Amino acid sequence: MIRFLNSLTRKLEKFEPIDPTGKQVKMYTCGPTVYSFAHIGNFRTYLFEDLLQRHLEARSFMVQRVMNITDVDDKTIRNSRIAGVPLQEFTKQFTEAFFEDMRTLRIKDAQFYPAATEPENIAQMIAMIDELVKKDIAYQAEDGSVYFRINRFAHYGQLAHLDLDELRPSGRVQSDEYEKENLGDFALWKAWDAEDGLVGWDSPWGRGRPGWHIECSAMATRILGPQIDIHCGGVDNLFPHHEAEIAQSESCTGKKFVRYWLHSAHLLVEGQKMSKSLGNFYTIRDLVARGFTGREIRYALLCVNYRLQLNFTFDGMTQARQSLLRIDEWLQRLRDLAGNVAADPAFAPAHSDAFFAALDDDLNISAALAELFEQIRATNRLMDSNQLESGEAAALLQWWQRVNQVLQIQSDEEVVPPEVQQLLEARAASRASKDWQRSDALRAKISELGWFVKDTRDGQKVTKSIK
RNA sequence: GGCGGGGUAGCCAAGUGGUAAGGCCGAGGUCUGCAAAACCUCUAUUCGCGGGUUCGAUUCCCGCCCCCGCCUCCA
Repeated sequence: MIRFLNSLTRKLEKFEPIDPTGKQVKMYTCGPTVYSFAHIGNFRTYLFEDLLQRHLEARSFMVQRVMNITDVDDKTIRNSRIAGVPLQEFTKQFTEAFFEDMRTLRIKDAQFYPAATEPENIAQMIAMIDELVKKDIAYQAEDGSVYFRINRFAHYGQLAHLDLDELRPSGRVQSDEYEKENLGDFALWKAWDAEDGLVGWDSPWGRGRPGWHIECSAMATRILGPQIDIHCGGVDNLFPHHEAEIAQSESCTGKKFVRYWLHSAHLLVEGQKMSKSLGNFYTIRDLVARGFTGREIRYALLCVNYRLQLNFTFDGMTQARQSLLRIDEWLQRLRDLAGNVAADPAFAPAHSDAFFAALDDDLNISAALAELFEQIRATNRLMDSNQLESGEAAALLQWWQRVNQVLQIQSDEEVVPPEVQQLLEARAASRASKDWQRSDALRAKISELGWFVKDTRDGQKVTKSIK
């Protein structure tokens, strides 16, 4: 039984999709606003969503996932103006960078990546706003923008558990938005102004652009229909973004929009909030430039439960690297032992389902990884005393395939270059004649080429050096 | 002021009314000509503080302290 902590009810709930066959899962994940490179905090959320999708698939669900690309909003417009580049051209580069980073982190592609500015999406947004205006839930204010009347949606505030009457205006509320009937009313359609330049679409309310919240409601309902199973995002989206999505979508369709809301916590960097001014703001590229691989970043960002604040540190990156090496070594031992022998079907590895069972419990990744490492230690012990059969090793490798399908942390295949191979052969020969000096010299040469040799019972083993 | 998350070994971090998973670091050992980023073993009489309930609490209740987040467009 899979259970998730639903932000809406704040309870741990059994997961059951809407689909009558119980197999199809409709999942909507809030994607990036492509105004610059996404940072590790963004990717922490995308990694959590990836783990979620992969685990559901490991449990035989068919996941249909949508991730939107917000390619028009205040920030994209502002930054494209600063760059002196047309909006589309400006957002294109960051959209591409985003997909590159997603691949670096081995995040599985969604089936749909709708962008807000695509004509069919703009059309859907206009249609929804029109519907809301006709129902008198939305209104056009004096500034020309169209706003959602939050008073017309009885459940507004239910997701964030906010009592709107007790809202204390924070510094971020612009009190000069007198055009709105109610301070909490949010924009569905923003009337064009000079700052928008060439950006704008014609609508029944004049030229303008969509508000951020309506983008997600429109794209989610257009692609997945009026009701979806899981909707995720970072906690910061909980209010007002997701609250607004519920209000808009349910006001239009009359149906419950989302069954399970899952929100990931933010991350800190070295104990502090990540910010450019503190100099602790990192993109995936920054970390790659420092010599970390995608899977190391993936592991470091994934190994803490998504609902807990994660403190990203370089010590943590080292811990991730070391933990992965342990797994690599174990796999290599298993492969050496298994050879080409078929997996023993009668062999059921201990902890074989425990890994997945741990993830069933609201993606308890810590407990799941503990099961993996227990497995590693147990089988290493057996291999130390030659008590693991080849067929059993092969069965463990099969188990690992299932585990790795969820974790995606296996090291990339390393192809030993011919020149390194030659040096290894020469070294093997010098070792056979106990010419240790020559052996050590060759080891140094191989090291210069970026490879690390170690001598085991079964001869030399070579791996790519860590940077 | 309101709502929420968290305080478990040097670091990261699970967990349960019955006596503390796992990872990193560290120590010892094994293997090795040496080396190794390898393997094994060990490493919290104790779970922020003070009360209470209980045969027994880290786990339940009450009070307190500290850290963090959100409260109208930041994953």
